[in-house]
Amino acid sequence: MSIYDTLNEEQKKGVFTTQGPVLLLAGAGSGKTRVLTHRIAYLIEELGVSPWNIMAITFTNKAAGEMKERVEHLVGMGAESIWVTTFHSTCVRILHRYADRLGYDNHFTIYDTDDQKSVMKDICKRLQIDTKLLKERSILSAISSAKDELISPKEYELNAMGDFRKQKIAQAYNEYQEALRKSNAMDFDDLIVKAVELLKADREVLENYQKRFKYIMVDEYQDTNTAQFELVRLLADASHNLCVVGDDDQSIYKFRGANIRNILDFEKVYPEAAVIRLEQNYRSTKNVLDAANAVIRNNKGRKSKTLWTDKGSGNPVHFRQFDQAYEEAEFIADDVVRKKREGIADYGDCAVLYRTNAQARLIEERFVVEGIPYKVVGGINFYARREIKDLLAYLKTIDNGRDDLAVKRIINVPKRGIGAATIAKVQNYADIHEMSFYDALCQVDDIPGIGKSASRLDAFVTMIQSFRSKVEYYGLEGLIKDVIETTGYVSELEASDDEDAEDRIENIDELISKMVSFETAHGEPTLGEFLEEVALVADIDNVEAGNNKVLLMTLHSAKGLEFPHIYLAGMEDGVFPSYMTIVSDDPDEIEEERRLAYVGITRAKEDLTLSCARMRMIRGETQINAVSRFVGEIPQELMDNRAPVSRYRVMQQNEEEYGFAGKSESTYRPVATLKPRRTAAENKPFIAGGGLGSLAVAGISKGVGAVTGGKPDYDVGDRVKHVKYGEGTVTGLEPGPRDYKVTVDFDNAGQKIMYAAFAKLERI
DNA sequence: TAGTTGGGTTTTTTT
DNA sequence: AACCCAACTA
Repeated sequence: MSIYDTLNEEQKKGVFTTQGPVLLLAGAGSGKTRVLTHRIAYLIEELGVSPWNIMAITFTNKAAGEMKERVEHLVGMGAESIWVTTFHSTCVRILHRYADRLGYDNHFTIYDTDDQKSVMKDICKRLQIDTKLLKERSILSAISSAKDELISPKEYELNAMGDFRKQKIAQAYNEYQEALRKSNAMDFDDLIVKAVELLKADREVLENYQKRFKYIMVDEYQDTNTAQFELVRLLADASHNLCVVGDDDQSIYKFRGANIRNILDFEKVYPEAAVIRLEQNYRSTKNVLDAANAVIRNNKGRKSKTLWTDKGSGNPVHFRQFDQAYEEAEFIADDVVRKKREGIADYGDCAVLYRTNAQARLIEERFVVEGIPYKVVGGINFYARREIKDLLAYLKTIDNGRDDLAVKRIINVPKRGIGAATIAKVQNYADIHEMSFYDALCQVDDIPGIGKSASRLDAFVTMIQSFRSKVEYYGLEGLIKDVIETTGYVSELEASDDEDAEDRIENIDELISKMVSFETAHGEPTLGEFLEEVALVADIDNVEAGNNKVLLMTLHSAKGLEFPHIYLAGMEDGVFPSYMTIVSDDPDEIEEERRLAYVGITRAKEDLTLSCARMRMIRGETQINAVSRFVGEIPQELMDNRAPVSRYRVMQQNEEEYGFAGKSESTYRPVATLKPRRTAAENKPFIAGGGLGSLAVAGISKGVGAVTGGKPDYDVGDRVKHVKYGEGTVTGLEPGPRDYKVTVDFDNAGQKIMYAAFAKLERI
């Protein structure tokens, strides 16, 4: 019995078709990772291909790590020399060796979004761009899109003829690249662009890599952009042994430049390509799968396919609508608790998915109250947090002083009395003498007008030099601890009244342990190696399985994962699909949202729960939203709750009247928008013509005023009454970060800790 | 120079 | 609601 016997016919085809281009259209849950890993095993064990000649590219480090692990499991020895990485790390590795051929130092730094913004701000000032009219962010996103399409500043300028806005952007683009080069830095997009540039410009390098990578596999191919495709095409140009795996229905990164044509036109670029379809789903129950199919069927412009399963129907898809978003959160938390209690599911079997990161908060708060172990994935990247970026800036400065941005970030953090005026003088001196900011600092005495600040700058330089002299012998752990100690970073946090101080210190501890484990994993790594690794980690990379927590994350982050129990929260038109895609005149946008819905639904193995709220606070104003159209696209017979769905149907019939959907999408507006803190009476006229009538009004009276946290009118020792838990005695009351945390010993329900605003306790 | 306050802005998703 | 920035004050 061989390891390939367990594969189905189509999967086998995918494994055994090793020569020439292969397009593997793999539906959700169809076992594409199995095919890829077995394919690698087959290449090595049966065809005698050296692991050294195999490359597999994924999108996240997590996916890469898992693939590597599974291959190792299959083939044992030799698997470690397979190049399994992300696009970005691949490029970093290439550029690390050859960036000098493009006029960069091989030890370049990688700029994150924050860094990009600082650079752009500077440029806008210099070019006198009015950032009220043309924001840094939009310039950067235009540049990013250009890079995704491999458009150079020159080409961009040519295309900008006659368009003032574009001309400004072209100017900024040009300056931006110049600034990055001066700082020896690349942004995320540059990593790909520069790698492509290098391979195109340098035959020797290209042939070198073509010789090495004789078999190339690309996972999540539907999310590649033009630049990434070009990279792969170049590498595979000699062997043509390129196997791409993807699912056009799961293409959800158009905003990041993903070019769906890469997958739809693969056969045009490679007419000899073998096309293999994996349509049997091994993940979900029939009900879940049917729901997914029913939703995605509404998209045009897809490679038509229908997933099937031989599993049973399983549970119906659950759907619940609530008045308020916090009630939705309550429901999800209660349902998780119920499943845990009844032995249906453990915490780690559940995941809550939502459209936007901001939605995590309400759910998180509720989970805290109920004591459910959870982990929020995403939001602000760990390495983008202020305290972490500060400390990393120290490390970067110690590693090499060429990163001006890093030096400036920490020169006065913690406060050393070095202000903006002083920094400007140093920068000016650096500009005149064409040296880095740090080098200028080293020559303080020559800088005119620096005055009393000189001694402070001197002290800073001395401190950095002293770190540098010690870095050799005390390693990463010793270094970071010394930095924290010497700068007093943590002690300053401890002393501060910043309410996040505790979190920040926790994050710093986390950073220390990350450095320690990096050190143990890599022998004696250099500081540079650590900083490089850190620049490319995504939040999802740090999610380890097995600690039995409910995961909370965006639908985007959930791609590629699966859970027995999935909650899709915030299923509301205007939230998901998002408001922007509804009002857009580009119909492709709503299709991308639908693909996102498809991704969400297909994450569920056994049980799928959809939920939404009639009212929800978005950016400080309460919005009333209809049930998501995607819910309406799921056939009723697959669901357990028909009432709200019928309301959706009514709305569909009257959609012109309400300004929803259909051709007149650009006239969309939420059913009503409420200013906070109005009374129900005040709101009545506001929504009278809105469409939901009494429903919405009923909700408002319940919602307003409930979420404001002042000191409650009860205290420790008082008897109180809760809507659900009945009567009890208050045993604790303490002010929390946003609201009073109240502990109540209920006569029947036992002890509960809750936020006062949510608990709605009544004194008796 | 540092800390505070008030005003303006916010497209959702991320390597 | 949350964040960022500019202007103002000590």
